[in-house]
Amino acid sequence: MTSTNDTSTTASGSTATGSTATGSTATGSTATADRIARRQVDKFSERRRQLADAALLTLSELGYARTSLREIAKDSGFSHGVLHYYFRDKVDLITYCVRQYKAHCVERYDGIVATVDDPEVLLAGVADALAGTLAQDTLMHRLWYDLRTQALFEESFRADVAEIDGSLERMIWRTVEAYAGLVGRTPSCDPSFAYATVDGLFHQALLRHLTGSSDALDGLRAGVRRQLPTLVG
Amino acid sequence: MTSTNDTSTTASGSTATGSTATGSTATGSTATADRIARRQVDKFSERRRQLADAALLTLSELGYARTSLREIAKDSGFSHGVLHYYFRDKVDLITYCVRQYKAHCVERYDGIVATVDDPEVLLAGVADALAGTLAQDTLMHRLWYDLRTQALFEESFRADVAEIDGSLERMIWRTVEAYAGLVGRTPSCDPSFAYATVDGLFHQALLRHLTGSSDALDGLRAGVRRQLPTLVG
DNA sequence: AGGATTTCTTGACGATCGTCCAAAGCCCTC
DNA sequence: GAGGGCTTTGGACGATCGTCAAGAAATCCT
Repeated sequence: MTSTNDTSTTASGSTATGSTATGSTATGSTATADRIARRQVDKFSERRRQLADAALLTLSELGYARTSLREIAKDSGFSHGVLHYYFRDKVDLITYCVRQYKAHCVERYDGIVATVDDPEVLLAGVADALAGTLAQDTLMHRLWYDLRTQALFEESFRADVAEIDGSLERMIWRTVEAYAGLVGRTPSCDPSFAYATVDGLFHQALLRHLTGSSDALDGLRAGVRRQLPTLVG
Repeated sequence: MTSTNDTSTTASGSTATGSTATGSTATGSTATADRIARRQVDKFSERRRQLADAALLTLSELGYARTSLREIAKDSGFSHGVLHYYFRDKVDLITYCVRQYKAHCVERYDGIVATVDDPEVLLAGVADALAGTLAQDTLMHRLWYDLRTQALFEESFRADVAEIDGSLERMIWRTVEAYAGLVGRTPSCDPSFAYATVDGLFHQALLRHLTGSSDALDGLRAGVRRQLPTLVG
């Protein structure tokens, strides 16, 4: 039926949002056709993003195992049939959701490593930032661990999940490098070791925070402030 | 119909297996009735355990989200209807499975902390033991992380999952205490901190091991040997 | 304005799910 | 070996799942 449907799954890195592309091309006819095509593509991908947002909301509340396409559609305000107009199937939708979650993630995490000159201030800032996002985006973090676990069973998700995991590891590593620089030393461990231990602390804190433990946030802060200095030397 | 079905969910700690109870009671008639009742209960709980074993096998292969009662029954060699004779519903079955998994876990982990007098030997032994169970019981560990995540969405599992988590934390803590004793110091952190960081290392190693990374086991060994000494002082 | 195209709704399909139940099979006791 | 309770079977039920297609509704272009 349509030609726009072909852009559903293949393109992985093409967000195609920031470039509103007001630059006019050569001839008038091709420019018009281009504009039409771009407008359609923009509307198409915009609706995809909107639906993926609703799906992320539903997923974060119910979890992967209990989320159905009809429930996602209900939360989005559209009918359930529209999902197959914008996504090939359920795997395509959730894969797109994972990618969108990644964008939301790195955007939020990039502002964490503050530009400070005191190592203690950096430690406190990182600990507070991690505790802050844990308290504020609790359900999204729960969804992340859920999807990461599902990727161990569903091979379709592994690539995207691994990419997100890598970006998180790099984020932690930037923190370690910044701290090492402030104390005049160099990191003494792998990026993977730093990420594994800090992620373990974060994972446990999320678990406790979700089960109502009031000291989960303080425990995370204390844990991060204790663990980070052991990673340099 | 039957009275034995009432023992399905309520009793949490009653394994009722070790006590074959050859001790004769008072009168002959009550002894006979007792023996009959015990035999039935034993057969009943034995079949429950057998079915739970099959369920654990299926769960570890497919994951919680994709495991159906019919698939479990197929792997067990019985028909799908028998599951509702031994378990009230799906939640009851999986809860029982989690408890059985816990027994399997602590039994295996209890032999890890070897009785050695050299701290370096202890470190190497613990690292090897963790890497060994990760390589040998890979799918079971994957299932554990899956169920622990599901417990964040399904409240029915939380109690049992928290109990297993606590026993794992205590196991790690015993290791930390043993190491601290061998080096003539005392632990300098919470049990929860020790568990969170080591579990983070184990979780990451499992992830890499499952995705085919050949250095996952060595990375876990190196990580454990690096992290444990930082926990005492 | 009106035809073409995109977007969305609605209902249906087959498959599979958890659950239940009547009947058959089994094994033990007398 | 006949009777009776415990086990097991296999089919059926309603619900829900992902998917699809036909048509209504909305939007766009000339």
